[in-house]
Amino acid sequence: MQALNKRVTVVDVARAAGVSPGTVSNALSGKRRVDADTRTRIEAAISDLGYRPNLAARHMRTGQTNTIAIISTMPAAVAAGSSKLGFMMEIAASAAAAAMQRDTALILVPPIASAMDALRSMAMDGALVVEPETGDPVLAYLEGAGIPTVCIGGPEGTTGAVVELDYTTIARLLIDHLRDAGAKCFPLIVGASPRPGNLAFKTAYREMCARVGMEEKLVEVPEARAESGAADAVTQLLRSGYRFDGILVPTDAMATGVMQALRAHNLDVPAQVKVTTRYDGFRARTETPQLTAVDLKLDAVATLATNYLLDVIADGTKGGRISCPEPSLIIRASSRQE
Amino acid sequence: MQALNKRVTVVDVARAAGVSPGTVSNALSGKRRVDADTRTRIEAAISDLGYRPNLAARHMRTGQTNTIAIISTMPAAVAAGSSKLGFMMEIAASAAAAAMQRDTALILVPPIASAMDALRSMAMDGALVVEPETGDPVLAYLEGAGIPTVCIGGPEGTTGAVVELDYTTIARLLIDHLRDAGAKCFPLIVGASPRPGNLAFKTAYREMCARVGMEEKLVEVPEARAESGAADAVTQLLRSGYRFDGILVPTDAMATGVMQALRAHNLDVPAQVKVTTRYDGFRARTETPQLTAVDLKLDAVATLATNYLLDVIADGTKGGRISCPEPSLIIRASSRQE
DNA sequence: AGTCGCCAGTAAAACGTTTTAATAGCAATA
DNA sequence: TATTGCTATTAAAACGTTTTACTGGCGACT
Repeated sequence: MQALNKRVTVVDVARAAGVSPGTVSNALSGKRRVDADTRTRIEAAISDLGYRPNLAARHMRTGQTNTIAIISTMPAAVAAGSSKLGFMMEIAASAAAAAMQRDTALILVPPIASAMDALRSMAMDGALVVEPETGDPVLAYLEGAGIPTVCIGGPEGTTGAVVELDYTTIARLLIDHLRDAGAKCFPLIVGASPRPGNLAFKTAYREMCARVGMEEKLVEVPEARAESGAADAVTQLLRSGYRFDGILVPTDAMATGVMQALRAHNLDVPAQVKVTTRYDGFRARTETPQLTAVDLKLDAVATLATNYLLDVIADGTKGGRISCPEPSLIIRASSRQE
Repeated sequence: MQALNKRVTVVDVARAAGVSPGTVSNALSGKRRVDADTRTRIEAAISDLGYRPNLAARHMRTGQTNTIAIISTMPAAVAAGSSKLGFMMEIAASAAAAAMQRDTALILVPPIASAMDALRSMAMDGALVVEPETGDPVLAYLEGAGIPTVCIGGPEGTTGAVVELDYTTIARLLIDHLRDAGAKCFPLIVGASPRPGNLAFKTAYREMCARVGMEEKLVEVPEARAESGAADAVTQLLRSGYRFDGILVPTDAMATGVMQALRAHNLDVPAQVKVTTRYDGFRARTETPQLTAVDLKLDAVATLATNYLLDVIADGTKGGRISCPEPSLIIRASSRQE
């Protein structure tokens, strides 16, 4: 053990092992063959002196930081509130594990105002971007900085790498289930922004209405006031004389609002109205009765996306769209048939 | 804009602005005064050339990476399963936001086997460690590497910086509530490991039993099989002839097991048995009926811990223990009085 | 007038690695 | 013997910042 005085560097190790710094580097990285005998001498010196490589120096020399970031974009998050955070964190947990398997650290960039500024001061080899909208400033920055990116559930237009979230299948699952559960007439309450998830729900809903001859009742709610907006929407619908026996409300924050309104009007869920939402987070589980939702297989999605990103970084390839594991329904009390 | 050919460096900027690299550096960092006129010239050159600082080089020179890690230690996590991950992620989300406010990135080190190895290859200025046990190898590594550390809910013995989780108050809250709800006789089902949370519950429970003259029924369950172990424990208790009208089961995975067992024995919650657990995560909310739990104010704890860590890093102080915001009860159906 | 102190700026060193080009040693081939 | 080819190693050149020590220049004070 060396005195705590000064940092032990690769040249100290080299001197102790009677070789040159370059050889120590090669022994460490395995990039070049080094004689077995020399290697043992070097290893001895390393543990002897308690040498720890200076990561910053290595990063600077190689240009690789062994770090990726997961970023949830601002506008969407402000819109969907804390449940968006839950969604991101669920992905982040699996992504961090997957990254670590490949010796890469995952840094967390939560959706707060200072995120854009902070981004500039953190080093990363690549980024996972969670459900960005088209023309997202974060995406623009990453592109400009030449940082490889994989979007999770990205927008249609993107040329870059994307792991799809199968929005259409998700919408169909919930729609078909509502009808299977006996709902004959139900509105779609959906976010007003042109996020891909919203669009897919609208399309699938319209398509179904046309096919089975159901009255089309599509209410758009601005994401900024998801909860109260959705509650108001339900009240409006009732007041207008429209009668329904189900509600399709993908955004979970809006589902909370819907449930509040239904309670206020003494409508029983699921006896009188069946309710389904998309993301199976805190809100869906905490509601009474608990809400039918979709298992998005986020752990698998996250692992897929992470490995994809690391491949893109390693290969320097541009990458295209790859598809996610099949989502599946989680049927809960809110849509159970009597 | 410069050709994509070569990286734009500080010397390019300096040349374009007609100054020396040192001055550019000073203009950027604000560490030294630079003439207003010169500064504007530099800024023009920067945006003109599209200069982006090389963070790795900066890190190497300054020895600061502007990065901290949040680490959930292995053994505890394997023990408590995925709910431990939820606990950590809840903290991580707030910690990331707090760190970002101070221009620091948070990297996520989830509790998987490769974490210890991976740690060595990631650069960080400090670390938050979530509920480590005494003698945790991660703690030892950090200490050895001279990385400043703040433990969240750390073990008793530690000399380092700790943000307390108020285990005793948490235990008392749940115990008092059970009695207030009318429970006259209830066991404590608790993890066998000597984690501080477990110890506090045992002490508080014993103390209460002695004080009010309640029969002491304390069952320890190995964390490795939390769910099934707790279920078995309940069955054992019933078989032994012991009768109870409540169960105190801090670990949420064990609470799940308890609920399964109670259902299997046709015991109604809360009519016949009132149940309370500690962490208000997915499990507590998804259970039917939903479980009374404690609001640990994890967002506040995380923010506190993060700022504390950043202070320790900046000041070079050692730091001591600081206390957390007061936890509060979340009363749910599992312990409601008829 | 001389000295002092401050200001804005500079040149060069330093941070600790990895990588490049060169080299010595040695065996195999011509 | 001379040439070739291969291996393990080395010396030195990067990588792009920040920091240190130094320098002119200028105004203010004695």
